[in-house]
Amino acid sequence: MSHTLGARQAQKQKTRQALLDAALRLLEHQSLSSLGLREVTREVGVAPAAFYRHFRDMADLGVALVEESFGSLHAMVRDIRDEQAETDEVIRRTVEVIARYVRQHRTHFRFLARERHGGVARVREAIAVEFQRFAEELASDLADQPESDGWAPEDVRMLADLYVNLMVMTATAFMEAPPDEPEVERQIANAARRQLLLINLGRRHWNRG
Amino acid sequence: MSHTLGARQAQKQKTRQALLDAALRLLEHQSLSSLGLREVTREVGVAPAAFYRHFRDMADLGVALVEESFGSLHAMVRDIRDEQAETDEVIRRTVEVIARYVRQHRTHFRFLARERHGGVARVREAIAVEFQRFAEELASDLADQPESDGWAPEDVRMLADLYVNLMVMTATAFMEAPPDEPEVERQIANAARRQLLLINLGRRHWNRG
DNA sequence: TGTACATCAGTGAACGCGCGTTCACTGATGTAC
DNA sequence: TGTACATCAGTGAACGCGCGTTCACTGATGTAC
Repeated sequence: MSHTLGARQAQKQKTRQALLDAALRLLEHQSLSSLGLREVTREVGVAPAAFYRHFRDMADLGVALVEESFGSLHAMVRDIRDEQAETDEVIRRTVEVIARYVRQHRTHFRFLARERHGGVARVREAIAVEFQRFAEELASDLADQPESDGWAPEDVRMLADLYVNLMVMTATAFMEAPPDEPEVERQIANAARRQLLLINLGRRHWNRG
Repeated sequence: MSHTLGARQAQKQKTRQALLDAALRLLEHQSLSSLGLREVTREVGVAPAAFYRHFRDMADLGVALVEESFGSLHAMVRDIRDEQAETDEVIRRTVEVIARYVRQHRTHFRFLARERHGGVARVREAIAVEFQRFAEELASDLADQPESDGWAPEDVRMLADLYVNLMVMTATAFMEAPPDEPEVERQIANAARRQLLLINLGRRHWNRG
C-alpha cells in the first residue's frame, strides 16, 4: 500500500531531483547566494512557480543539497573503514578512496567546499553540524584502536579533527586539480600520503617522552 | 613633488578606501558574488556611477580586498617569525598570535575563508596565488632550520603545507567562535597547540627508521 | 467496473522592484604662462 | 600673484532587464462508494 509510490508522488520526486541536479550543475561556476530560483527552473524546464511546490526558497534547496552531498561522503568513509591492513596500506587506500570520491562526486564536494564558509547561514550551519558528526564518528573509531591506549578523550578528538582537516584539504586539492591530469593527481596523492605518515609518526610518539 | 598627494588624489584614495571598507562590512553576512555595486555605493553615500572611477566591477574590488587582507596576514607571520624561543614557547606564541590576528582582523579573515572557494574565479585565483607564496616562504624558513637536515625539498614543502593548513584551520575555528567567549577561545587554542605538538613529534621522528 | 468528487503538481500571466550600466553634466583642483 | 584653460572625481537621471512572489487556473491522478 505505502511502499509503492503513486504516479503523482513519483513524478513529484522526479521534478524535485531534477531541481537539485540542475542547481548542483549551475553551482559549479557560482555560489548559492547568487543562484536564482528562475535560473534553476529554467534549467529544468518548469515554470518558476513550480519551485515552491518543493522548496520554500534557495536556502532550503541548499540544505537539501548538503544532505545529499554528505550521503556520498559517508559512503566514502565506509569504504575507508572497511579496508583493514598494514598502516602503510591503510594510508595508500585512504588517499586512493578520497581521490576516487572527488572524481566521482566532484560537484557535491565543490558545493561543500564552497558553501562551508559561504554566504547562506542556514547552509553553513547544516554543513558544520555534519562535519562535527563526522569528526565525532572518527574519534569514536580511533578511541577503539590499541594505538589510543592511555589517550585523553580530548586528545583523541584533537587527532580526529586533524585527520578530518587533512581529508578536506586533500579532497580540495584533488578537486582543484584540472581533470584528466594523472601526473598532478599523483603528486597530490604523494603529498597526502606523506602528511598522513608524519601525523601517524607523531601519534605513535605521543605521551612517550 | 610626487610624494605629497594633491588634494584631488587624496580625496580619491579616501573614497576608494571607503568603498573597500563598506564592501568588507557588507561581506560579513553575504558573499562577494551576491554583493551589489549599488549596495556598496549606498553604504558609502556616493552615486552608483562613482564606483567606476575606482573599480571595473565587483570582482576587481574583490581582488583589491585580497591584497589588503593578505597585507595584515603577512604582518601576523612576521610577528610569529620574530619570536625565537623553545619549541613549546614557539607553539604557545604562534597560537596566541593567530588568535590575536583573527580578533583584530576578523572581517579580513572571514573574507579570505569565504572567497577562497567562492563563486568569483578571479578572486579565488588571487587568493590561491597568495596562499602558495605563503607556503613557499614558510618552506624556505623551515629548510634553514637544523631540524630539516637531510630532508628532501618536497618533504619540507609537504610540512609547510601542513602547517599552513593547520593555521588556516585554527584561524577559522577562532573566527567562527562567538566573540567575547574566552572559554571557547581557550579550548580552540588548547587543541591547536596539541596539534602543533603532535606534528612536531612526527617531524622529529621523520627519516629515523 | 463505473461514476462523481477531491487533491494537488505544474502553468502562465502579472506585479513591483532593484539591479548594472550609459551619459552629459558640474565644479573643485591642477597647470601653464 | 593672477588669469585662462584642462582635468577628472563625483552627480543624477534614464534605460532596459531579470528577479522573486502572487494568483486563479488546468488537468491528470487518487479516492469513496
